[in-house]
Amino acid sequence: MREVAALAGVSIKTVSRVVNGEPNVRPGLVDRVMAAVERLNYQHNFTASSLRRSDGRSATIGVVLEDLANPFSAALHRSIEDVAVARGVLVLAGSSDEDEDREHRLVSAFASRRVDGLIIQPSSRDHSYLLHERRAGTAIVFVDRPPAFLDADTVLTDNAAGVRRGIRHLVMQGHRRIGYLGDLHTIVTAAERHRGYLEELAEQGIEVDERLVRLDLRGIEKAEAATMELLANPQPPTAIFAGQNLITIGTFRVLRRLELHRRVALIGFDDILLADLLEPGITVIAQDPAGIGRTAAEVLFRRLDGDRSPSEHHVVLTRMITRGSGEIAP
Amino acid sequence: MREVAALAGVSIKTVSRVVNGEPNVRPGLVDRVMAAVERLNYQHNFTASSLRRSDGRSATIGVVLEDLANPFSAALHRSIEDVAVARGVLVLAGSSDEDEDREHRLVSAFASRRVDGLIIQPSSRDHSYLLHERRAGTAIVFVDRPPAFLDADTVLTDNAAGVRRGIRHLVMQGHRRIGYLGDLHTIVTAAERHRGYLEELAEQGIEVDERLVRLDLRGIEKAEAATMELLANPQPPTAIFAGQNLITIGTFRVLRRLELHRRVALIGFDDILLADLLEPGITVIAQDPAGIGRTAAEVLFRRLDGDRSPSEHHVVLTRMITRGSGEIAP
DNA sequence: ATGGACTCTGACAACGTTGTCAGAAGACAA
DNA sequence: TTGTCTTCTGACAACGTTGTCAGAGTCCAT
Repeated sequence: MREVAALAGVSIKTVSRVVNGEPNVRPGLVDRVMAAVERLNYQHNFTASSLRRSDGRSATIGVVLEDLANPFSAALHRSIEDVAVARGVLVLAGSSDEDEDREHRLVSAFASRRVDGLIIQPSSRDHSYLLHERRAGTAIVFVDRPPAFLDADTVLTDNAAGVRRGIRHLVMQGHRRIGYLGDLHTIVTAAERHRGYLEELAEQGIEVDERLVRLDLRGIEKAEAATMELLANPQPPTAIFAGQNLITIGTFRVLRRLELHRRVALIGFDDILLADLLEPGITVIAQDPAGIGRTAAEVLFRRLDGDRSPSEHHVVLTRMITRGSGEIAP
Repeated sequence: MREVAALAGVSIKTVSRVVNGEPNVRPGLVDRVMAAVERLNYQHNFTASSLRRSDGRSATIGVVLEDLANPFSAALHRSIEDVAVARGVLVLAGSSDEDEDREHRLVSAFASRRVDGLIIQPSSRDHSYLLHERRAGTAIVFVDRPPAFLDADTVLTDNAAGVRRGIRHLVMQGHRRIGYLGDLHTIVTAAERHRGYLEELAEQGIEVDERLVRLDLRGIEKAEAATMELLANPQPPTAIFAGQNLITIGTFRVLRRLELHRRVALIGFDDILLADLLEPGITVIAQDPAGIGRTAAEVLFRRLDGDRSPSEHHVVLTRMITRGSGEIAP
């Protein structure tokens, strides 16, 4: 900037004015400065600028997701990015891998780079550590799962309602023996989905058969094994609700291997790419990750724009997509 | 930091020393400073620090990918992240959407935040604009596609060789009429894949029938239409090579709709989640996005560590995964 | 010519940190 | 005691930028 000023024959303050498009600079000077900027390939240093500026904004936000490589996180990330770039804001992102420590380390690294806001898909069990960041002026929005011991904006999927919709669908086809396969019960969303299963069965007057329920399944293989167990039952289920992506895949694999994929109904939570090309197509309760991301980013930026109203709690609806597997009669 | 110094009864320089773990501070003082840091919830300001430090490193890199939401980009991103966090470096990422302008804007936004390095999956046709960044000391690595008018490190897939492997596989089953569906020819990788198709046919002594080739297909629908055209031919192909992800999906959809999915062979470039659950499973030439990302990040950090040797050009191999659709005889 | 209003410009300090360097304090030998 | 060496500490300037404010210049009406 000093060099640009020297070349243009003005003070660095005037260069600053031109670079920031401030008014009250004689047109002739603007041109001279621009030319000097061009000649010297001057690149404005945004970090030094934000250090000095009164608002102190870094025009950067931090995003902590479970795993940037999984489709749900990736879609969330992308929709956040879209809202952010439209405002000239960049996105720092990291994967927590469902690990409290990694989440803490990421947040801390973001904080020391003075991000303006954080969007977090939480893994940890206590978010009071974020109080300091918030007191420092960082806006915080939680997605997919609620925070614990901290009042903050949230954007969640209505997990229980989604599952209930699916179970009701199965009951309407005449199913009474409906199995349930769930993810780690420590994950709030998994617990919520299981709750939806129990509530809807109760509502429909169907007693829960614990032999048809398996929880804490992590990954495709665990899901396959659990499916085998369910089917080995003397009175096997006529329908299965898979409480998560990979579980749906594991279940479908086993059903196909046993040639039961046209006899046992299956509904999965969360959509799967290509689910429509399978035979039968897999009926799912689809979440809307892009909608969650967009909403979260919009709330975040509203906070950054000065909105101080009480915490907002948004619920993004699920959608049932019928493709065949959920429409198999008992 | 000033407050911490006051509370601990030392100068801010000593606080700086403690925070940075520099030697030659009396243990008693270290404890006092630490206690003050704790009490005041002091958060080290990394940007101010990097502004002043002699190396000027921001411990941040920028990544430009085609679309963070697509599985290939997402896997790349994640593996870059893994290498980066291991070194305490954060990742800024953005989607170019195959648009030159967006690529430029992202790079410029990264540059003004003084990232240490850039990993770019290029969309534009001329990368000489990056010379300035490089002269400023930014390390640059290109992934998936080579840069134009700029000498830089690259990590690419051997697209032509991958396609040739697939075509050879089809020929070995006895196919002679092999169709080809390709993506936008302006994308270097798409052109390379098409070249592989032509070269292998030539090598096998098979003449190219232009009626069996469709290029510039973008998206599932275009691919479906093109597949229909190929099959409507008086002498339709007995096998089809799909030059990209979405094209494979579109082709498979049409084959199934026409009940030809067990009669016409299909090989796709790039793996597809769940391809093994389809009937038949889809044979693919799989890329290794995680390998590309890891390699690119490693090269980048080697440059940041001072490696000034000539540009490296890495080729990450493809792998053929046979699942049934590519093993259908004519 | 004078005064007032307005426009434009630059000197200076400051943002939060670290590099440099001088010098205080302590340890030890003569 | 003195001198020398080592260890530790802080004052100060600087990184690249912008906020503040004083003042120079211009225009117009009196």
